[in-house]
Amino acid sequence: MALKHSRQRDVIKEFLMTRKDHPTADVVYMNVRQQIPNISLGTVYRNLTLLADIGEIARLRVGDGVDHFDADTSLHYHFICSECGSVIDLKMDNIDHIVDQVNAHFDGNIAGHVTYFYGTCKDCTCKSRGLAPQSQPTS
Amino acid sequence: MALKHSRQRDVIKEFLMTRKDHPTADVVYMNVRQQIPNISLGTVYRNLTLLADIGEIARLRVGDGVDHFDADTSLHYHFICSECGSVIDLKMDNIDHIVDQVNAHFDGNIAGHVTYFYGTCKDCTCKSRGLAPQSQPTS
DNA sequence: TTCCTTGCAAATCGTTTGCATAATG
DNA sequence: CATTATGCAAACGATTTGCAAGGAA
Repeated sequence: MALKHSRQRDVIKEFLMTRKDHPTADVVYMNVRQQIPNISLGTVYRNLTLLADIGEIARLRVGDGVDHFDADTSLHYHFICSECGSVIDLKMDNIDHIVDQVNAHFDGNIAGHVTYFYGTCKDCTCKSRGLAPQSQPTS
Repeated sequence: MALKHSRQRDVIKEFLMTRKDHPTADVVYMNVRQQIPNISLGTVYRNLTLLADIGEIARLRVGDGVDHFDADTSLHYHFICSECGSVIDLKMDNIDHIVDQVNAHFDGNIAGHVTYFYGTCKDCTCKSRGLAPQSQPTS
C-alpha cells in the first residue's frame, strides 16, 4: 500500500489549506475543478478519505448529515450555526478533563470524546435583529 | 398541524421505552413489525422524526452515519464502542460548564453542545484479551 | 367532513465501489 | 514492470417524499 504521488491529491490538500470554513466534499470538488477540470467526484472522496486516514486532514461530523473537512489537525473545537450551517473554529482551552468524570463510573476504556457547540453565529444573530451582517460567508 | 392519535406511533414509542440500547430506525422497524406486521419503514421514520421534533424522544447522531433513537430525554451522555458500535448511557455530572469557556472568546450565541465519548466497551475490552464477555448485546 | 396518517414505491442525497485506463516509482 | 491512482458510471445505505387510500376528531 505504498503511497504514490498524485497531482489531484496535492491540489485537494492545497485547496483545503487555503480554507478555514471546513468545506464539504462537494465544495472541494467544485473548487478543485477550476485547476483540474476533469477531476471526478469519486477521486475527491477517495483522496479526502485517504488524507483523513493518514491524519493529514480531519473529517468533521457535526450532525448535519454531511462530512466537513479541515486541514488544521491541531486540537481545537468547532461551533456550528443552527441557522446558516457554517462551521467556525473556537479558541478555547482543552477540555479533555471531562473524560475523567466518565472514567469514575465506567468499566470500558475511553479513548476520547467528540464535542461541538451549536447556536447562532454572530452574523445570524445580527440579521435576526435587522442589523447588517459583519461579513459574508466564505463559500 | 393538530396531532391525531395513531396506533403505529404508540407502538413505536412503547417499543422505544423498553429499550435502553438506542436502536436505529431499522431496528425499530424490525421489532415493531411483530405487533403491526404491515407497518412500513416510511411510517417508522415519519413517527420517529415527529416524536423527536416534539421532544418525546431524542435523536442521537454518534458519527456512525446512522441515527439512533432514545426514549430517555433526560440529560445524560453517551459512549460509543468503536469495536461493536454499541451505544451506552453514561452516569456522570452535567458538563455544561464547558460552554462558559467558549463564551469568553466567542461573539455569537451558544445554545448548547453535543458531546459523546468513544473507546472500547467492557465486553470488547475483555474479548480482545481472550476473556469471556460479561453479557450479550441486547439487539 | 376535515385533514392527519398510512402503506407503498419511487426519489434523494451523500458516499462508495467496480472496472478499464493512465500515471507513478 | 508492478502498483497505485483516476474517471466514469453504477451501486449503496439511510432517509425522505408524492400519492391515493384509510382513520381519527
